[in-house]
Amino acid sequence: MSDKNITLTNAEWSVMECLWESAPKTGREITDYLKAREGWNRSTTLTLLSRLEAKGAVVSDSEGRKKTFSPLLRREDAALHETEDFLSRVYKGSLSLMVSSLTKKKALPKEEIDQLYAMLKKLEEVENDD
Amino acid sequence: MSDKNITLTNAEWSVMECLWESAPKTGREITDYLKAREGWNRSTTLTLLSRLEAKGAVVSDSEGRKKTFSPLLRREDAALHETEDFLSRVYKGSLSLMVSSLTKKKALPKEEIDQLYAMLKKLEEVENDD
DNA sequence: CTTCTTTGTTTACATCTGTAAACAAATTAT
DNA sequence: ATAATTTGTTTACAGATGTAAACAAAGAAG
Repeated sequence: MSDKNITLTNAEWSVMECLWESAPKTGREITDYLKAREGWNRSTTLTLLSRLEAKGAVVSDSEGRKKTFSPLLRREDAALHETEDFLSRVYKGSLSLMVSSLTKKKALPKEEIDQLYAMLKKLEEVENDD
Repeated sequence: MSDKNITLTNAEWSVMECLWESAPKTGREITDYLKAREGWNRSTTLTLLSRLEAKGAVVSDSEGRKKTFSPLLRREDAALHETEDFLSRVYKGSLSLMVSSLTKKKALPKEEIDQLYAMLKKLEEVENDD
């Protein structure tokens, strides 16, 4: 069973975002993309790609004349991993503690609250009628 | 205005948790605490305390014969900082996106959902009748 | 075919993190 | 007052991270 317990650094997230947006991409496309978005030197991006490949988050295909890269790690899996790590460290693993802290700090715009409320309401309904 | 834009590393969070739990504490108390919880060597803890003091997250008082330490950075401020960083990186800054992802992954126990729902319901009510 | 350009691979290097060992100063016990 | 212990300060050091320069191979252009 392939271990998706991969942790991404900040810089690596940027590279992955590029690949999650669409893949496969050539090295050229990726370096251009990150040169634009992050101002990175070509080498920087290529180095990150190697590291990501080494840790199994990316695969490359050298068949054709241009090497291409694709994500192996899915965004949702990376996100879930980060989320668990974050929640446990900062909010003792409790999402509701997180939300209550944010509201106390008034760090949640009304739109977010409304949207969240709507979502949960729907969830509750589903849960209750099965 | 004191800039609370302090980012804590994992190890530093452990030290801060100890101080947030109660303070001031002597070096002895802190090193014992972290020796027990994390298995850290005395030096490790003391080094972390220095780094934390250097970055303004902790103050020490050397008046008496025993040096004591207290948190300067408040837990809520550290948490908020981390939260913003995390949400923007992983969920484009959207809490509701975070929650919807978690539910899709079935990574939220029913209790959490219920609790969150109750909390938001109350919030909505308050917002609506003012 | 030489030369210029693009692409790919190695090596480099400073800073940050986790983790202490060493050494020095102050207390305490004998 | 001496030795043993506790406490405080400096120095160390490997691995992770951000950031790239150097060098080599492959293709394109003249």
